[in-house]
Amino acid sequence: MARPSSKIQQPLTFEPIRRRRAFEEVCERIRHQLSIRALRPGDKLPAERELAVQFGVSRSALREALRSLEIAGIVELRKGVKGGAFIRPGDPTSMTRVIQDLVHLGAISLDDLTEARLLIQTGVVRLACDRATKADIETIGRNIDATEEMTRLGRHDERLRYAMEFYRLLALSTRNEILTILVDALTDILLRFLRGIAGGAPTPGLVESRRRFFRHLKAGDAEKATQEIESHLVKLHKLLTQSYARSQEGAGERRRPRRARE
Amino acid sequence: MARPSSKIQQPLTFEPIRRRRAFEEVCERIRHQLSIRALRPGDKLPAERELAVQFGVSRSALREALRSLEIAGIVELRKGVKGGAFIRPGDPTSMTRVIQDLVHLGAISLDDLTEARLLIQTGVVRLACDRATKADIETIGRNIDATEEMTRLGRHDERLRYAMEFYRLLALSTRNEILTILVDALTDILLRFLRGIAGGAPTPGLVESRRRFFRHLKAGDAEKATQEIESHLVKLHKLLTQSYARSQEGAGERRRPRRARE
DNA sequence: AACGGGACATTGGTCCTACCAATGTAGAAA
DNA sequence: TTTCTACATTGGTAGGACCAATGTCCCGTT
Repeated sequence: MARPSSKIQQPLTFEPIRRRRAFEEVCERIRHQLSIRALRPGDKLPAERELAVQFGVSRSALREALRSLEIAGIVELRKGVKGGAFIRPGDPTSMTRVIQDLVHLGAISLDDLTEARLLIQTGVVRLACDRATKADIETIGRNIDATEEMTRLGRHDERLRYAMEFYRLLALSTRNEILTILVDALTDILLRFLRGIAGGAPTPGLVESRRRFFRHLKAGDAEKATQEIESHLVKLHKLLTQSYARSQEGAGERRRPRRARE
Repeated sequence: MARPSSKIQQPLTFEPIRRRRAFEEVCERIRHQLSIRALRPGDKLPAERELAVQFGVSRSALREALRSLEIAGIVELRKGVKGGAFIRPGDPTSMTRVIQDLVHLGAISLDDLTEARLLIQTGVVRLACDRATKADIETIGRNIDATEEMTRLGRHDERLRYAMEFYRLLALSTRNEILTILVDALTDILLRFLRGIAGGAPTPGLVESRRRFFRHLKAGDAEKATQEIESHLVKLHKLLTQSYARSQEGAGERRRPRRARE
């Protein structure tokens, strides 16, 4: 986003002449077709060799363009006759990848991540209390049962999976795709942290908290439900940052001493 | 994320043998180096021709890998001697691109987007009220002044820029990078919508709302500040969906009749 | 000595050709 | 009719060649 920042009167400036690379041009054209709905999910683009001719670029350049679009989650490439580049119906995993990369690049701290997750998740609970259908609530109930079962059996990894699925189910019952995708991404990254750091930490009191939450959800009491989730997440956050700090001991920098942007 | 859904006992399943393509392998190796902090922002990778030799792949395959990483915002490619692939310090624009793509693919509706933005933005305000420094507040004050000035002068595009910058400043004062990036992305996309649809719609009462908000922010009254922002955003949302519906009249599908995932 | 300009090496960007690997299909064989 | 094989199509990889941008070094001029 362009930033006017402090100056009110912007002097006349010239954008740098940036020669667009061939593959960028190709990407842009295809994205444009998407934005005007001339291309839609499920559509198939011509074969590489022909597309290259149409765009007037080499096959290598065209392939780099397709590769970019594939990474962006826009197209899917299939081999063989009847293969080709197909427009995908929106790929939530690209969101996960982006956030994951930001974490690895050190642009986002674990603290920031859990704080953002707390913020979004409490909002989601509030919405879910309004919108969850009977079926949604039943599914969540079964999920809690399964979590309890796995806890009892000591199957830590499956228990973790169900515990994470819980947040996804909540997000789904908001009927908001972007919230679902965000919650999925943040939860997924947290899951990796948990697997990497805590091993199979039991998170004491999880099932009890879920049961309390479930009662509030059924009663449609958004306030209490949110409270319950919030206190659980805060507790989890503390456990997580403790063991993370222990595992990183002096390996990285301290909290938020990061560069200004650009 | 793997989904256990209803079955408790997962039968033994075999993951499909998926031959990893050469460029995927390369990407993964480099990402791995990032995750263990062996590569850090600012570092420079060897030249393409040499990297290709090191990885034992052709230059084409290696270029596709670098292209992927470039699109993901991980590396930046520079030409000439002293050029090469440099690790970037986290690129917030890739988040914007992902969400933008999801919108274009029809995976996210405008409604979902503004609802998510409302949710996140109100949370941000709450945090900002706690954490904004004197300097933050002054900057926001100047931003509101500038917005008023541009409104008075009738410079609609600059007015819009300042009005959007406002949300960014709020996010910045939370000192949370991921929230800042999210707010930026959502705001940016909304800005495009506004430019495309409403042209230079004046959004009546904006400056007055901002002034009221500013008083609450200075007083540290998170509740009233959130209320003020929320009511403004709801109003904006209504304006937006109205003109969007008018502009799309029968062009697309109705609200949320979308496919199940995968 | 200071400055300016041009040759040069390095590196990404593009093009081309060839071949491999996967995949679905049509036609031959049982 | 069914089954299997050969084949055509399409993405994936390899390797070589040349272009374009970019910084550096050296030479000549001032």
